Amino acid sequence: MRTTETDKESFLPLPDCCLHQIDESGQCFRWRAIDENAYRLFYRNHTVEVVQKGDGLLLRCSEEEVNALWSRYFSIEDNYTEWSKKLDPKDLFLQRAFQYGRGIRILRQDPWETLVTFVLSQRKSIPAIRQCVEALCVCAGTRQFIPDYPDTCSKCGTTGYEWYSFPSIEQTQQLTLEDLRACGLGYRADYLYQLCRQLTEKELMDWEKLEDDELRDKLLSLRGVGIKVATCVLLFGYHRLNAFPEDVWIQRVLKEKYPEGFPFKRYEPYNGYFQQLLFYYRRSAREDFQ
DNA sequence: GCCCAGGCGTCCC
DNA sequence: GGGACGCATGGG
Repeated sequence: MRTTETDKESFLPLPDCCLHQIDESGQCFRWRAIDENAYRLFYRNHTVEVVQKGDGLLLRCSEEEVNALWSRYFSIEDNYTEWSKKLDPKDLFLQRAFQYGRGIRILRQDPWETLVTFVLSQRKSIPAIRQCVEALCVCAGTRQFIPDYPDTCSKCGTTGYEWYSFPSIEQTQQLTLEDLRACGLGYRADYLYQLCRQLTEKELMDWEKLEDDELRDKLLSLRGVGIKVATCVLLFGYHRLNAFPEDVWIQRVLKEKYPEGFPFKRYEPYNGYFQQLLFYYRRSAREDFQ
């Protein structure tokens, strides 16, 4: 019998990590749910199926790939249990937000993909973001194919899994304004058209070395990037865990629950994680929250 | 038809 | 520096 991708399995111990909550937390827009406990993830030209299993994750790939790639993606060294000890026992709202979303982790996503997806995110709902990001991948990304995939395509009858990587800067530059508009980007098509001409992969990598403030200013100089998008890229693309994006949901939370101001000082240098808890709780619970 | 979505660029003061 | 306004598109 031939060895296929799905024959290999590697366990990644990661307590308090919930794939479903991360998928719903609005930091990544390309995960594909297989069922409630299993997702297909994508990073550059790699993909893997991940299953929620006991006190960790079961990844359908080799140990080597987990160590070289996915353990960094999940940033396994981050100790959320330790950080949660900072929680103010008198802050009942944040306590509830933590209980509600304690499976959330901040991923280390690709900076370019994070930058683009958050430029496209403005004035869009999360499902709409997913839709246009997927269209962009199919339009300009590299076609990938996993042979011997267990599912059979209902349309063509072939076995295998087809997907498209997120387009690189160079691939994005190949697109015309009309191509971009056809992906459903709306007025953001012009932002991306200009944005992909302002940058190189090397610059994005070099920016890893910058301090938070310097990096934020670099991002703010880009087309279509304001303070909210820049802060999301800091947090989700460069893993700057103190970055605290303020979108409409967080503005509601701050107004409703922290009229005297959020205690940023207390939660340094992990304000971004606590922001994510507030966002997920407020958005998921909608009007039902207490 | 309406309102809203992980906002930003531009104009104006 | 801050406030008002327009912006494309999809979903509820």
